[in-house]
Amino acid sequence: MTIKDIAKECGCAIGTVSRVLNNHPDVSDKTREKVMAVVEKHGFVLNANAKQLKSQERKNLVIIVKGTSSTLLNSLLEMLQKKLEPLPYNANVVILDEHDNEGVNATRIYFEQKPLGIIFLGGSADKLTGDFEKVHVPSVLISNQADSLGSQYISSVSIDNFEASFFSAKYLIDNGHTKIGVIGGSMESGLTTIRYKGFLKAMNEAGLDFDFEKSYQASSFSFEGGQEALEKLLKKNPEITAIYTMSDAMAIGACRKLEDMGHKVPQDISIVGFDGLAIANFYCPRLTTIKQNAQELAQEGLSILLDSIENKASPCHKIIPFEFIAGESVKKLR
Amino acid sequence: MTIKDIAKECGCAIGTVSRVLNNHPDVSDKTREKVMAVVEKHGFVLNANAKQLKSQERKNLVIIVKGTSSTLLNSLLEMLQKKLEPLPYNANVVILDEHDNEGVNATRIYFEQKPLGIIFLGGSADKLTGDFEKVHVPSVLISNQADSLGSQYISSVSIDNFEASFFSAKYLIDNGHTKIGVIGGSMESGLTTIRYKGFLKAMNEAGLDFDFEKSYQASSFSFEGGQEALEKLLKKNPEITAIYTMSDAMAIGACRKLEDMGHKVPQDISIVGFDGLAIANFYCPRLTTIKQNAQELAQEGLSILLDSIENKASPCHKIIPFEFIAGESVKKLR
DNA sequence: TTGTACGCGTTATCAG
DNA sequence: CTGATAACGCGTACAA
Repeated sequence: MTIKDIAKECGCAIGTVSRVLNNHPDVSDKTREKVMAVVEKHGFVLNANAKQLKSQERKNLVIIVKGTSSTLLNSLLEMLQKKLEPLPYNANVVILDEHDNEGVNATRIYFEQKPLGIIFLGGSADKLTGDFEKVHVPSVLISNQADSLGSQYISSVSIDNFEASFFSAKYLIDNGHTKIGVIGGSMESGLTTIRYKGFLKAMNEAGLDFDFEKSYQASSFSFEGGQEALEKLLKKNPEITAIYTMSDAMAIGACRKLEDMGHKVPQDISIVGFDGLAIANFYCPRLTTIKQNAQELAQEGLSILLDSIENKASPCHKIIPFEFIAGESVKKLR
Repeated sequence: MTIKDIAKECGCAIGTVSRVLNNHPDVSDKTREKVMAVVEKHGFVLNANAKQLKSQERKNLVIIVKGTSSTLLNSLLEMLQKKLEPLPYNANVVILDEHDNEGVNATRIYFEQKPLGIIFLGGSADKLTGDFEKVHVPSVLISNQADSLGSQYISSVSIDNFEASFFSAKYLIDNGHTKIGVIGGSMESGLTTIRYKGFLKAMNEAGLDFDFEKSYQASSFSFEGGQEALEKLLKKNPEITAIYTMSDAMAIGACRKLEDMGHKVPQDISIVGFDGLAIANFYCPRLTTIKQNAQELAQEGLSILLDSIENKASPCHKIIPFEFIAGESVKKLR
């Protein structure tokens, strides 16, 4: 069933049918009705391939989600799709797991699909080098910073991870904690590095030492990671009274393990998370954490990308405010 | 940059370039190398539209995800994409929120994209009527049953919700509970109905009464839903010693609210969840729940769909085993 | 082994 | 207002 068949059945030319289907004004009402009747009867729709081939107007984006374990990314994804719905763009979603390299995958996907732009949800800037430099379309990294890349194509929107981290660490210190452990990512990750620096600044300002070897434990950003990291951390340094973690998932994994080891949170050990996931507010104890505003991240990320695509705007690195949530997982000492 | 430009640059015909790019054997190694060199140099890829228009071979599927709040769906999505990767199919992912009607949306999407098949993640059979009956391509509902529809096109793969529900309820009863409350979905949902029936069977077999008005509370399948439902339920019926919930998210919402009201889980009130999310095993207390095997659901769902598409197999309604997880959220009475 | 030319389903231009 | 026809980029039969 093609436009040709419709035309034949209507007794008119294909050009006319095309005009009707594309809402061109220069068609008589009579003809328009006749054509529409036949079209509806068959439930006919234009072939998208031929249409795009002709009009040469690719309007597709790609959304690359890195690890769906975090519900922050899910909310982001849902919001993006909602915002995209009324726009003349199609977005293709690709889910990567935590171990996949988003740069490599994005490059492959780019050459397969040739999208007008790429949205990264939860990826990190340091993976967007190498191969990905061959990709010359605008992209935006949502929830992580990418300014350090200095790329001509990559924008980003995120909270100020340094400040948020500083704030969180300072909160622990202000509550009387001095022996603080950290559960974070690997130092190869830019995100981890920047959060770690924010943490360190708070420690330094308070005149506190931090022994990296003894008090830092790297792990994956997951429940399991937090769980394993906690055990190692406590073995290395049994004196800590508080733990700064770089994600709510890690914080929860750590809490669970503490509970299993017979320690109470926050009575015995305090914990702060990061992300502000919904579960943070429903966990027992409620997590003290940094909340990232998904709504705003999605909105800004999309605007930036469309601006780059439509107006060839230069890359932009936007910082949106974070919110500190004082839960129940930190105890005031003394 | 088209195949024509490449041909010109190579000094050969477009047919030759096409053959090289499609791995046809009848090209001399010398020519092949020459062409590949130019192709690589420009990072050239064939225009997907033209290719598909020509070969007329649509190989695209649509995955419709209903509400990403549940991490079960996220794991499913991730696995599906992994399994699809090596196959000659493209899948388009659409995320719906909990209030969208999956049948209506699927119908719209079908006419826009004309996929070869549709995968529903977490939708429910009762929404797949009406408009959706016009959609005459195979589809598969993953994680909910659709046998009752008797559709010629819709398959499903899920656990036996009736049996799982029965098992879970019986576990509460075997632990001495007789005054049991239920937090579930609305009775308009087929899934809720079937789980409720399983629950009732266990009650009846044990000779226990269930007063629907007093002991059932409907809510959304979310943390917030569980929280609100718990409050209402306890107000209606303060005597209950255990609560059967239809999702882990509801269970967690209820736990949190109980804690806030000064009740301990499971010391004061026991709770069972449903789904077996990762968080269930990291919550405090660990949730007693029914685990659905995401890996198997994804695998089976995809096989069934591809079988329907490629071999025109009849719809099939597969039941996979569930796993009961005895957590820490149920107390043995007496 | 390689080149040529037609057609896939559309849209847009140009006559009528 | 409507009809005919040339592209769009590619695959492939057919010819060379």
